Amino acid sequence: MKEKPRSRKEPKPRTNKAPKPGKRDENKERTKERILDVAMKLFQKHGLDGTTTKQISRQAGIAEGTLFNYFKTKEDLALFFFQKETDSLIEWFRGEKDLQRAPLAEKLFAIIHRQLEYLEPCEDFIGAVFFRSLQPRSKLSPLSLESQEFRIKYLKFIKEVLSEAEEEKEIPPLGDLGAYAVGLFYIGIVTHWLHDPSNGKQKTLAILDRCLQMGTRFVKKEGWEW
Amino acid sequence: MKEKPRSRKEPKPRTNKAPKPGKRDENKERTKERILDVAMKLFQKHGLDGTTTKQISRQAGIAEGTLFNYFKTKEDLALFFFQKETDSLIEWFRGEKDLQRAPLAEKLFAIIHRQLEYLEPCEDFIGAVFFRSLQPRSKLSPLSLESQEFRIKYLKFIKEVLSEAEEEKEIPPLGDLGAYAVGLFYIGIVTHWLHDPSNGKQKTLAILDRCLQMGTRFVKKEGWEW
DNA sequence: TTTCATAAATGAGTATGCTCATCTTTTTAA
DNA sequence: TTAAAAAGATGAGCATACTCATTTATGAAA
Repeated sequence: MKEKPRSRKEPKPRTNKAPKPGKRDENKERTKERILDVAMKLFQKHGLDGTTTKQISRQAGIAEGTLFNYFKTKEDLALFFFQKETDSLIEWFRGEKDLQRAPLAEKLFAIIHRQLEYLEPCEDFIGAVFFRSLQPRSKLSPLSLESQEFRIKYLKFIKEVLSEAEEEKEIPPLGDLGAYAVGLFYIGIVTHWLHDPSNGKQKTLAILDRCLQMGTRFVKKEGWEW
Repeated sequence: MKEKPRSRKEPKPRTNKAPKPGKRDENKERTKERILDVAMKLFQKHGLDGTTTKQISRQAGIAEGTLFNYFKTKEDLALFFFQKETDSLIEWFRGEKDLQRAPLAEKLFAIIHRQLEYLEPCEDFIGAVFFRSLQPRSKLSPLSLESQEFRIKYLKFIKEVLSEAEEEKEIPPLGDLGAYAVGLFYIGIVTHWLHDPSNGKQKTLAILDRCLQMGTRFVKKEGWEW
């Protein structure tokens, strides 16, 4: 039908869109979403160790090897939920103009609170991977760079938030240690949250609030130079 | 064809070796020590993931399966170093009569300091397992009971130390949460310690001291009832 | 269209942690 | 001393996370 006797080469016929979305990328996107859906369901039901990559790939309708084209390891797959959350968290925070003007403790409360809400559906399997993602690797542990990047991204974000407070003289300069401390504190809070039987996890929220108030007040008064 | 290989007992004349009740236990003891020696060396050299159970058993001169008669999992094997330390820690503390009379912050400092010293040779592989041992299991994670017991033993010990301080009205009653908080704080300190490049890890020790002072002072003043 | 390069999917293969039925050694009972 | 029982050691075998050489699908060029 459409004979295109272009003996020469120079025309760009496909001029619909600059970077054609393409069936390929579309499929990839769909496949990735399917994997994540299936994985989330299986992890919730059987836990991380109780779910095999074979199960995931079968239910997602792909070959076993394909799974590893999308996620380097099973752990990375589980961590991807948090990867995604970190991205959306940062975006969300940047949009909350009111929050930007609030005191530091309030900012951190909002940030951590939002994260806890996000983690709720993962509550049952999070413990198995989440902590590892925010903890130091030992020199010899060949853990994926992915989780390292995730960790660094989150800590950088926290550091930014703290830096703003530092610039406005709300707190004295803390350096990297500040973000580090918040990260550790976050781990503690999640730990408490996982165990918290109180309605709506109110108790964890109360502790969160109290600790942040106390922490910022203390740092303001005494600084970090010991 | 599967024949009954040999009836019950091949005449295995009692080699007059004194059947001293203990040969078996003696061997077991030696084997266990050998496994631990070899494992420690290999873990230090190649890390936890870089060391296979096959390597360990070969170098320890036992069959691969035998290893699992001694340690339920490779992780348990790595954790055993801390298991041992917890026992000796408790014993040591009970012997330090002077310490018993010191303020709470000093007790905790001594305890944690001693643990850090013990951990030093494990520094390179500790990160890979240690944290998991003190963290909450998710409901579905079928982790060995061993590490649970280890965790509980340590937390019970800490709770005892706190209870003494409570009884003497040094601090208000904290309940289980107190030990829990100390456990988390310990994780934070070990994290910092692993990263600390300062000579002799002085910086970590300084932070440890400062945080304990501040923490106990705060608890004394404000209690834990929010 | 046909051709071809490249991206993606595939599944047999590999390494390894761990299990278990069986064999061996030690202890106990007579 | 001997037989039976109990405890321990063994290694073939299993399950599973992950690899990789090969096949298939896609999109661009001609």
